[in-house]
Order: sequence, then structure tokens, then C-alpha cells
Amino acid sequence: MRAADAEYIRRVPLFRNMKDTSFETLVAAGYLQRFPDHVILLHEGEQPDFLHVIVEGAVEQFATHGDRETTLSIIGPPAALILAAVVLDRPYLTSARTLKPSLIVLIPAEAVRAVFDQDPAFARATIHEFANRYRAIVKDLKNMRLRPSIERLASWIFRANLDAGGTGRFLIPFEKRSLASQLGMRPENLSRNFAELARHGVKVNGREIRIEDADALERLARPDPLIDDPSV
Amino acid sequence: MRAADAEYIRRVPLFRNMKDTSFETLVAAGYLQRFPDHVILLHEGEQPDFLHVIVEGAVEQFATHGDRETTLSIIGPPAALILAAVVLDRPYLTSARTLKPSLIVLIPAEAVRAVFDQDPAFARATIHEFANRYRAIVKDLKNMRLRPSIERLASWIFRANLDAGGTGRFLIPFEKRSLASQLGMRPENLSRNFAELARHGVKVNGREIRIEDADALERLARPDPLIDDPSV
DNA sequence: CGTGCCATTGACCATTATCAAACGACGTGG
DNA sequence: CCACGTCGTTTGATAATGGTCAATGGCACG
Repeated sequence: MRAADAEYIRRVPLFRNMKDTSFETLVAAGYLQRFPDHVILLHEGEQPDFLHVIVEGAVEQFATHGDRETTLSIIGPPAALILAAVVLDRPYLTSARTLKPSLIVLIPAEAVRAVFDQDPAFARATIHEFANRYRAIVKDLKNMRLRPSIERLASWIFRANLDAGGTGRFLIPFEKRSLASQLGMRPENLSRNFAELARHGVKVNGREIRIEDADALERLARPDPLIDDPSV
Repeated sequence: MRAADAEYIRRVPLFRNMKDTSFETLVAAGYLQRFPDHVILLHEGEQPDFLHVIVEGAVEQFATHGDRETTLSIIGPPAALILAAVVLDRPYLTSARTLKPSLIVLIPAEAVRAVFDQDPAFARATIHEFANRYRAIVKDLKNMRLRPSIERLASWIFRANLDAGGTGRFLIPFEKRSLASQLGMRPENLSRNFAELARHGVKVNGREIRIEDADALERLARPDPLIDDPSV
């Protein structure tokens, strides 16, 4: 790995406070790799070989059973993929694919397990990473079970607008089918929900969303910090 | 806390390998408490004060939004409740109630955070606890999204039978309404699914379940280790 | 200009929830 | 010992929600 890459990775929260020597160990064994859009990174059921840390881009975790498939989460930087499988050396429970061109650090699973036994700061960072990912999935599950699909969409728009600066105008960052999958519905259903949202002050044109009646949207979305707020 | 209690708790995986001195610190600050059935242990939105470690019994984690409620998981010993909230010092995302009379260790959140900064073995155990809980919730989510309710029930029966020794005859360990909630359906739906399962070789009488055609049940359940097997 | 691919629309179906009523086991008090 | 409540469960009727299948539209890219 090039020195400039290492510098860059060093700022990821998971690595930020660890000892120089253990960071060197990980970096020496690791790769920084660029992946194009829509590439499968790993398959459920396989034994973990590398810890994947997302530096740039977006990755979808999904799972299949028979001929069904479902998205479990879409995660962006900075976050570790399949940390649990690496820690326990058990098979991946999910597959993963890129949703955008992505920059990903690959670190041999064995090196990760060895280092957090020796570096308390890394152990602490690992715990924090886990805690955050755990809470994220709990929020996803609550969202899924406590709201019908149109409310999930309304909440997503409400939050995406805030993240984009609250101007009432922003672009959907991936294909609509990915958005549908992330929100736990079919593309057809997403379309119908968009149509329905027109009557709540939301206009859609291609990937552009305009919010014309923020109050109406908020009444429908009923934002809940214990579901929607990533910083809670 | 009494010395006998401390001995008992010492065997919980989370505490098993930690240093004696840090175990003493936790135990000195903690309580071992017995709770009756159907008691609320904590409310979502509250700030964490104690880490709860389940030693005996069963606890349901649930969440609400407006007038809806959903069960996120039912966990039994040995497991830590709301570890993520304690680690990050953020509000609980879920509420919790006992489903059986339960024995629970309460350890002040501050003490937990202090100890895993000082005790590598405890930090490692915390990471493992997280990894296991994370994988459990991923499996729950997959189960929920990839199978209709009757298959979830069939899978649950299949697994519960194995856990009970594979005799084809066992008792449901809690009220049916709790089982329904755990499986993500309404009690009415559970009833109808039980009725339907009669045509797949499963007979129900009160809390007793008898499997009369194991093959038929298995065909319906389509067991999947990446969803159903707790040791994967 | 085709040719794909994503998105949309329409018709229909499957699954699950909701509301209401009846049933049945169980424990209490007459 | 039996009548009576209580509470969990079951059953029936109906509605909401979301999925499936099929056809069409529209846009980008060769």
C-alpha cells in the first residue's frame, strides 16, 4: 500500500487512535482497492478472509433464501463490513455489492484478530464500531416493522433533505431500485408511493426531489430520533 | 452482592476471562436482582444507567412508534442487554420486559466503560458479545424479510424441537402471544398458522407441540443455517 | 434510429392486520 | 361444588398493505 493511502486510512475512526506499530502491521498486510459499480464483494456462507473497510462509495449488504432476496443495509464510509464474521471467524451471513464505484481497504482477517488482542485502543475502536453498527441495524429493523412503506419513504425524504442542507431540493444518490430495496419495498411500490406523496407536497422528477410542503411531509413522516437520527 | 452470586456470575462468558481485580470492581458496584414475570426493565429513550446481564430467565426487547409496538428479539442467558447504549452512552433504542421470572446482574454503566479501557480480556469479551448479538439480529432480520409468517413458525418449531432433544414433542416456553410477537406476527395470525400446520404434520394442544411428520415440516420450514443455527 | 434498461402503470393476488365475537381454562367467592 | 369473571386463545369477516405479472413509456447509449 502506498504511503499516501496509509495516511488517508489512518483517519478512519476504526484506525485513528491505534498504536503506530499495530497500524503498520495492518497496513503492511492490507490492500487498498478500487471497485467499480455493482460488483459483488463477498458471498454469504463464505468464510471471512479479509476485513473490508469502506473508505469511499457505498455498499449494499443483502441476503438470499431460495429465490427471495432482501437488502439488509446500505452503508457508506467510514464503516467496516462484516466485522462480526471476522471477529468470530464464522461464515458471512450476508453478501455485499457496491452501489457506487468504491474505495475499500482489505485487511486479512487473521491480522485483525491478532491486533485487537494487543492494542487496547484498537479494541476500543472495534467496540465502538460494533456499537454503532448494532444501533444502525436496530433502527433499520424498527423502521421496517413500525412503519408502512409510504412512511418509510417520507421519513427517508425528510432525512435526506436535512442531510442535503434543508433546501427542499436534492437528488436521490442511487438508482431508484436501490432506494426501494433499502426501504424494504419493490420498485413498483416505490413508484406508487412517490405518486401518492405528490398529494403531500413532494414532487419527483427523475432523480430530483422537491419538497413543496415541508409540514405536510413531516406530518406523514412523523420523524422519530430513535429511528431516524444517525447521531443518536 | 453475595460471594456465591459473584462466583456464579463469574462463569458468564462476558466475565469469564477478565482480570480478578476488574471483576471485583464490577461486582462491587453491581447488584444481582431477581425480577418477576412481565416486568419492564427499561424504557426506550432513557439514558443508560446500568448494564443488564441476563443470568436466568428470558427478556423481550421491544420498541414502539405512535401506537404500534414490535418485538425486536427475545434473549436468554447468558447475554448482555443494551450493551451498545452503555458503551456509547446514548439513549436506549428499545424497551425491555421480562417474559419469565429472571435473574439479572445490574452493573453501573460508568463502571463498565472504565473497566474495558483497562482490561484487554474484558474488551475482547465485549467484542465477542457484540459480534454474537449483531449476528443474532441479522439472522432475525433475514428471517423476517425472507420468509412468510408460516415458514417462520415452521422453522421455529423445527429448531425448538432439535433444542428439546428431537423427540418430536415439546412445550412452548412462553405464552403464545409472546411467541407470535417474537415471530413478527399477531396472535390471530399465529393461531391460523398453527391450524394450517396441522396439514403438514404438526399437532398443537395448548402449549404442547407434537410433530407427526418431520419430513413434511422440514419441507415447509426449509431450514437455513445462516438464519436458524445459533452456533453459526 | 434501434436496443436495453429502468421506471411507471394497470390488473390482480397473497399475506397479514384489524375488529368483533365466542370459546375455554382457571381461579375466586358464594 | 358450582357460578362467575378474567384472560388468553380461537374463529370469522373484512380491510390494508404490499407483491406479482404484464405491458408500456422514456431515456441513454451505441
